[in-house]
Amino acid sequence: MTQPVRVRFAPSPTGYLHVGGARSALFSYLFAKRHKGSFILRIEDTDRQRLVPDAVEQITESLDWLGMQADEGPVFQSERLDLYAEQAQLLLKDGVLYEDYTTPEQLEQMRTAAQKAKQPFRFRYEQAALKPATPNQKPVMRFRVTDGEDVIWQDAVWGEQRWQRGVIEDFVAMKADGYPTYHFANVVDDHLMKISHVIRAAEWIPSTPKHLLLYEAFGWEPPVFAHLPQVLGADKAKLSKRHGAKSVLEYRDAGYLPEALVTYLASLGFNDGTTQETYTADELIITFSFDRVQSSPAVFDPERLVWMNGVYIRQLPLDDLYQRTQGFWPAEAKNSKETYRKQVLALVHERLKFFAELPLLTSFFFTEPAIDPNLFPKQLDKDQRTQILGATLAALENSDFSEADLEQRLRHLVEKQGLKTGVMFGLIRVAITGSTAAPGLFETLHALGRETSLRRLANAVTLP
RNA sequence: GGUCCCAUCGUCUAGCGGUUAGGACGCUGGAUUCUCAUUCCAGUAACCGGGGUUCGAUUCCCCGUGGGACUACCA
Repeated sequence: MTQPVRVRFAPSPTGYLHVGGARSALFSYLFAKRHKGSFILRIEDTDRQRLVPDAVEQITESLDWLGMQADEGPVFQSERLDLYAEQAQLLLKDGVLYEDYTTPEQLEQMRTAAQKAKQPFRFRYEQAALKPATPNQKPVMRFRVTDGEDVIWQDAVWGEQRWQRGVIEDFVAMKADGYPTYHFANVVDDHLMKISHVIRAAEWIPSTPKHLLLYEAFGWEPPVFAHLPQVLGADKAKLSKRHGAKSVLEYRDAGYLPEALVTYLASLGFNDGTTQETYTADELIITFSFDRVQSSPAVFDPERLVWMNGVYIRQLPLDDLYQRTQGFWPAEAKNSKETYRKQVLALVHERLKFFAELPLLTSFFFTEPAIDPNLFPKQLDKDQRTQILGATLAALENSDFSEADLEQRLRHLVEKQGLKTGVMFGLIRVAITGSTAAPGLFETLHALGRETSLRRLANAVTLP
């Protein structure tokens, strides 16, 4: 009888959720769903100094947006303090934990001394201060590491890991303020919450032996550990907030699709062995396995994400796309009809990489564009422009402004004028859009409509 | 300094002893075309180095080199 799969994502609420953290959450989520297990959110808020007020909301908002709702939680460690204290007392009684009154200043001195002597610093029971230095001093509780066999575990991603006990220091389990350290709270909670697989970033590998020692001392069966490869920045250093790693919410606000971010994140350190590039969430769940998770780190490449987002946008039916673009339209679009906005959206659909580009791509559909005469085709001088624009005006006077009719009239005019299509259409394009890059000319004129189109053409005649 | 990890195109990756080392992003060129974009085609570019093991190493082992993580009363 195998235990049900229960995994947790356990961020500390010290700020927003960045893409590296989201990748960890994603792999936990995929594994849980793959095995019909539970995905649990636990907030590791045992560091009161680094707490950030809105962090928990930001994290849950990010997870929700990505489609990774927790089955349980959030569970707050700060609300389980008595639990840790209780377990600590047990180990204290057994002599596994001991009280140490060494002050931070003394600790600092010991470290610098060791560094000077080029010796590794590992705190040992022998160095502990067993009595308070001042009457009111509160001790920390340290784990007493004793001699014994190597600490070994089978990592689901990295294979067998082996550590000598001698290199593990007497780490702090309970801080002087009565809060547990990460290591202690983590182990106690993972056990109490019946976590089956601990899935976390590779930076935790060096502290796993400490956790294993704790499981051993408690007489608890440790969970399976699966460490995930690092996500690196362009400079190859670990992605971090300090490094300017973007938050998940920033991508949302820039108009990225969650399914694109998810698929991209999944590709960082995981692949299913095929050449498939895009996946639905269900496909990722079905295909996910630690057997195909890398141990080598991956650099986060924003350009590939942009490409992938474009792919997902193009796959979206127009109505769906329209719903998703709410909030991204230029301010001037407010007064326009929904059918018109959809018509415009259809014209820029395949040009859109992320929604924040929408105003840039579409503002001329809603407001008069500023026209820079330098953008007009250089082949034409002022007189020629005036003449051609005038002829265009006359040619479109009686058009019904259907795309077909516009095309017929304009192509006919090109021929009559003896011009190159690109030159004449380029002239008209700048006149009505203010840009040299825009959707197709007939579609644009059709969408803009007779009145606006003719007005803009007429205005362009007066330009220097 | 100590402990540990990692190593295929610039980037994400396939490869699990014998391949013209494959795909994707990016970049370049071309086709389509009224511009841009899309789409399609082509090109560019990689096994970190040195020893082994083997008939044969990108692949297995060792040593270098490079990069990284950890080394807190932070997580």
